[in-house]
Amino acid sequence: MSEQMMAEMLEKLRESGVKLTHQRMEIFREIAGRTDHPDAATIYECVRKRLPTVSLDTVYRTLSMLKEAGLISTLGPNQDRLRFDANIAPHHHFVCTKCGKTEDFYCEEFNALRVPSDVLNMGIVEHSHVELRGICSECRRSN
Amino acid sequence: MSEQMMAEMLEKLRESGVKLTHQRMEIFREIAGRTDHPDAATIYECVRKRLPTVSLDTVYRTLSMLKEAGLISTLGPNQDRLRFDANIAPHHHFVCTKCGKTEDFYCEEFNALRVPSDVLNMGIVEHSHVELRGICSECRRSN
DNA sequence: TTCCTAAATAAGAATTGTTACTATTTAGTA
DNA sequence: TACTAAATAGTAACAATTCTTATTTAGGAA
Ligand SMILES: [Mn+2]
Ligand SMILES: [Mn+2]
Ligand SMILES: [Zn+2]
Ligand SMILES: [Zn+2]
Repeated sequence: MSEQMMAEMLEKLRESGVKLTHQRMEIFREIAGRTDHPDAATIYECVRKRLPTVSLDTVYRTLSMLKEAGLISTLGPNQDRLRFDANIAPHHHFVCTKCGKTEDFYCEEFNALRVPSDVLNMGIVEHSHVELRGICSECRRSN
Repeated sequence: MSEQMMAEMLEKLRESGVKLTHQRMEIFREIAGRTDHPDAATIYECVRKRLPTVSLDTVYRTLSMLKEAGLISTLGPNQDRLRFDANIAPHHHFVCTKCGKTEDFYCEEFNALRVPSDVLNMGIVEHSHVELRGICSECRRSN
């Protein structure tokens, strides 16, 4: 984790007018220092080593606040509940970030994207899936 | 939902040696007949209209079994718990379908993919995110 | 067809991930 | 140093999913 990330965090949090508690510093320091996309429980266990009385609730609240402030993001479309797809043909998704609507689309080009060389070292790529995120027509109208 | 999908389902389930219960038929019929990526509770409510005593547990078990058999899939990486990402630079992910490991990679080309015309009618695309799925080096070694 | 048995089910309890409540503490300010 | 709104710790509540167990049923055998 770079000093620059920490500085940017302090800056953004000051902007949004929230208090700079040491719980928040340590939680951000933890997640900013790793590249493995951890879950809340993992962050909690690690931060607890330095801040033994921190509560799991604070970890959740802080992560949610950091996301709101645009300092971190979450994997997947939304977090809500597991959603199923009976379309087993190769296809891709347009996802509305407002309402969560997920529509299928087909694109030969996206089915076989050129795999960047960095990724070749990570493992064997079997499928590529593109998620185009934006605002659906319906949400845009009702705005 | 086409008769062909139903036939393929019956075929695959026979292959995997499970019983062809009418709960399973109705649950598959329901999900195969829609394109909106529903969650388990939605499937449950709809199937219940035709099969009033079906249990939510059966819906979960059946969806999980159908996924195992390769007849359906789920959205997102593995929605067991929410995972966080402190990397706010535009980037993409290599995801191991075996262990769930998710690694960042960068690719200018993927940041601005040509949006297919079908998608233009769905809404305004703001970001594109590519998920390359496969087996990570570590999982491949330990196999 | 009838019978048998392992597999599947319904109902409800348990578990797990996440959020809410509330008394106490603290950051930021004066 | 003292004040106050915001944040926290601890715990309870909640919601999604999975487990337990008694009962039912699909598929095969007689
Ligand atoms: Mn789909
Ligand atoms: Mn990432
Ligand atoms: Zn929308
Ligand atoms: Zn792996």
